Amino acid sequence: MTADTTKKSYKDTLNLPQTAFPMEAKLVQNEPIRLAKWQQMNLYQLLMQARESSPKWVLHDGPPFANGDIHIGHLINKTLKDVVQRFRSMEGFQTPYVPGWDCHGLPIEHKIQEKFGSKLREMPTAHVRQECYQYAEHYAKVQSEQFQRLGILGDWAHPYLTMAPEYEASTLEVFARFVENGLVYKKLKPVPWSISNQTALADAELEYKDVEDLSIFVEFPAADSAKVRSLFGNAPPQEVSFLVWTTTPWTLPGNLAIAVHPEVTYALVQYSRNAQERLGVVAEDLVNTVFKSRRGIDSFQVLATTKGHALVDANLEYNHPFLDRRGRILPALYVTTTDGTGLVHTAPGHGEDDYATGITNGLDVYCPVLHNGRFDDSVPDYLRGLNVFDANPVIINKLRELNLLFDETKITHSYPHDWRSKKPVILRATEQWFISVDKPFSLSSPSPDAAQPAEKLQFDIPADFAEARTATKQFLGAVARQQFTPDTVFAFRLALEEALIDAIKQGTGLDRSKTVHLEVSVSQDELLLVVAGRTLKFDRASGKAQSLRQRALAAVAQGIQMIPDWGRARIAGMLESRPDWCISRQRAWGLPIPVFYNEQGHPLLTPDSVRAVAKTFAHKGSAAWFTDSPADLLGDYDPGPNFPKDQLRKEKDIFDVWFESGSSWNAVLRARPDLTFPSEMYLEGSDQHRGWFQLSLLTSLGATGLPPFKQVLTHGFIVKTDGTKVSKSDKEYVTATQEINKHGADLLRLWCCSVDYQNDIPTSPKVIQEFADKYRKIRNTLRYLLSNLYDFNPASDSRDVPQNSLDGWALAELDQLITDTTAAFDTYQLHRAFRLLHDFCAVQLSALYGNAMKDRLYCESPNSPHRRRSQTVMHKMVVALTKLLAPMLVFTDDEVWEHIQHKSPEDANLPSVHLALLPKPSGQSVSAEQRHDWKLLMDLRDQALLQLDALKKEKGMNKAIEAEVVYQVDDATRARLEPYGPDLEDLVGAGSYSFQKAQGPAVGIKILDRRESYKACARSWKRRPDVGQDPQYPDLTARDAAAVRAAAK
RNA sequence: GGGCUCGUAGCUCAGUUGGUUAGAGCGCGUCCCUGAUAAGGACGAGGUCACAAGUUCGACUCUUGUCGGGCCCA
Repeated sequence: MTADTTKKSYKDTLNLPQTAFPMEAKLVQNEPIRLAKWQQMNLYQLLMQARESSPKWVLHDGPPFANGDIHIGHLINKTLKDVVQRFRSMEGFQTPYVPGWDCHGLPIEHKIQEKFGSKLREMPTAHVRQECYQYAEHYAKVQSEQFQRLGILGDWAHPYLTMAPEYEASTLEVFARFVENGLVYKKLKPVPWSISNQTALADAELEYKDVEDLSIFVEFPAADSAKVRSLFGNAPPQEVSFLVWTTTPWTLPGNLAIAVHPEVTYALVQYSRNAQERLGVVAEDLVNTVFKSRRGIDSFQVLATTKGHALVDANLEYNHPFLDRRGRILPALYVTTTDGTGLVHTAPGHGEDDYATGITNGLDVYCPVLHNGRFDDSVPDYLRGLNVFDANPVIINKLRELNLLFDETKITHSYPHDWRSKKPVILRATEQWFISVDKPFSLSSPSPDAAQPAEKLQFDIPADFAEARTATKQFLGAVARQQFTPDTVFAFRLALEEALIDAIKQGTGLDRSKTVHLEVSVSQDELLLVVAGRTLKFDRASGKAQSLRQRALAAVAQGIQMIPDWGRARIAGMLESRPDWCISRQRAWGLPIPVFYNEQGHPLLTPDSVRAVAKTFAHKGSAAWFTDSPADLLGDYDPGPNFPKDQLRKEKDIFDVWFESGSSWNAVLRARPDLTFPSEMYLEGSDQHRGWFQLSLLTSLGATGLPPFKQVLTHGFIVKTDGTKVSKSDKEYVTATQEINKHGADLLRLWCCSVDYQNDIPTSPKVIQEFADKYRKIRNTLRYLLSNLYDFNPASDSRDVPQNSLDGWALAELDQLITDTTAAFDTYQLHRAFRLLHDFCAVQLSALYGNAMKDRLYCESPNSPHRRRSQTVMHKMVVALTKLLAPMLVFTDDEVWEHIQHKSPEDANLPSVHLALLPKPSGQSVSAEQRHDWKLLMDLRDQALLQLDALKKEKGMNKAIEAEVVYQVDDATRARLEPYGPDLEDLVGAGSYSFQKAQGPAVGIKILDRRESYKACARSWKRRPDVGQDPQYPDLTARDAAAVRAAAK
């Protein structure tokens, strides 16, 4: 038993790791406690105050829909935002963050419809809206709590809600600017229409069902058959028809054109129908489909062919089959030859494509169908007043009568139905409000400001690059208000930005001493930019009238950084092809379009009328629209004699919700003094290229001439592990709130940071579950560092760390980590930052450095130079790692922070790691020679470990500590390795090491089994020749004996 | 059907201007340690770089096409 007690007594003399930092995180249990603590200390406010005098870096939150619990998509989005902002904050920026919610819109209205069912019809609009309001308010609260649970830092006490009165007023201000710039107009457009409910429907309210419908082929007689024949070449002198196919005969009265594809080949077919010889035009590819085995067709034969554009170029016309009207042959790219005849019946009042073709070619948006689904008086009396579906047989009979019905069959196809009434819907042109994207406009200059701009600024680039950016920005801000239109300033700004970048490219070329001189100045009528002796002038005319589309494309092409960069092409493509923006919706839950009509039906819509309503909404909310009179809504505003206030009627339409959320830059960025306009960044899923990004850009450019953001970052979508999209019914569906409650927020945050968010993000509960290992590795590594610092105070115990030591290597690795991780964060490559940090913990720190340092940390005297040196390194490591990980692991790192004793003066008084600044690399340069030595050290380790492994298998020598590692090196190498001393044995965990002269230039390793030759030290377990030499402690090495003796004193 | 985009080991990611046997971490397997211990260490097995043509002396890397996935439209 004496052996045991001896052993035990030696164990007591070791400096074994100690820490109160628990190995088990218990995130689910502990995170809420920490959250409460942050709330109590008001971490967000503390952080804002701490960065009060710092430059701002504002990420503007895109508002999620206030509907239901958060899902993984929200989790990714908000986490990315939070990590990015925390990084910028730790860089030294002030990062105010105001979260928001999109509150208006159809999904919420539907929820309320579901709740009240048929009762809803009797409820006044104001009441329905009240219900919607409460619903949105409720879920904004629910989501707020869920986001906060994730550790998202922000001004949760003052979020923005698109349904808040001040927000609504602000949206109307943006609208007023559009009215002012002459971009708002009203016109007819076909929308899905429910006859049973007599209302327009949104796409989301359509239910597609397979139904059997009529399918008819109609002969449209050419107006000038001879002309058509001559286009095709030689043909018998017969009348020619254009063959057209439709499944909705009732839309034929609205027919104004026939569309053909310019590139499709059309055939002139001679055929005999019911024994009558005829000529018809169809797409060549469809000749057989149309004629072969067709009822009543006795024979058919292609006479000639020609391209669609020939038909178009000839300006052909036809006679409407049963109306006294001529229609035109027009080109359209959506025409296909997969079904029908390749000639498409076009009724601009009854179809999206038809409408587009009509608009492009100057046709009327003619719609003879009333809101009750019956024909109006513009049609022949046999159709007048008839329900469109009842009109089908009438029209078919008429065609048969006129001998223009080529064929009539049935077809089963998918057709949209009203999801409430389950009745088929029709497309019907109705009056809608639009914003023109192609009308050129000039921005009116905002009111002058008293601030006098500096007259001239000069810079040498690249030295003054940062200064130049800031100073010119302020300068331009002052100038813009002073005397130039935003357009001119914008044009100038683009040129300046280009010049700055050119300049820095030149300056940082091979010749770093080369600088480019840049001058910015203002005269009475001109802005001047002088770059390298070249002068660019911008006068008032420089900001020429441009359309929204042009402005947006210019901004996307030049001013805005897109991450990833392909977003530029994507959003540009969308901008190029987008039609005018239809901003009206026929719903209840939204912001009313503030238009009034007089008794003649003329609309009252002026910038000031809109602003008058905005004023009312600002304190009463848009609910006032449904309760107050036009006179009350307009307040002091005098609409003039044509619009007597007591005779005005209110518009029933509301805004497209995108107009509201797209105006958040005004309602939030410009309205709140703690934020900036434009913002630094918008960060959302890539679906928002079409949505929020684009529409925010349009509203902002239309109202101010400036884009609302400098950078746009997009992320991909959650998919299943097989790469396909997820739906809630999937087995693999990951419920965000459930996962948080199972694993804790930090784990999910870490997972978010580990994936390349630019692509699709495969997700399953298993993927997240498996991620716990990575979290534990990081946590344990930090814990190991903490546990070895229990008796260390850098102020008094720090030691110099020579480069030619393993400690020196570790510090250099840490420097590299700080540099690389910072760069990764800076370029928003979070997954790269994560991997750098994780791999550093796993490899450099855990497997290599931490493992190697055990012997000296545990066995040396507490105050021994080697031990203190290692602790010096470890202290730096734990501080740096904690800071670098802080944007991701917000809870864990704050906990670690509390366990770091004796922080540096700049960190000492910070109550949370989240107030800290990023660590900086030591700045110590490392020579190539030094790197070579470290590389050699690691190579030697690899070789030694392989041999140890072999020895283990051959001779059962399981512990490296039983071995001596012999380095067979030449004299020069030996000289370089000498300073590494104990590192050479500790890196492989050997008991001892020695040098042996190599037989040649080669560097070799030999492992000696010392189980027989040396005794093992009872304290350090090392087998060494000096065990037994100390008379007082015969079972110890000299080193251990000395340590025990010192401790005993 | 169109625009943009992705497809490298079981998983998450690297692969620089095309150039020797395609890398890492995790996971997995085998083993070790029991003084980081519901920890730690070592070794090892995993990939025809979606597929097919083409350019080239040479392609994961360039071109074209095919297949499959995603977002947004039609």
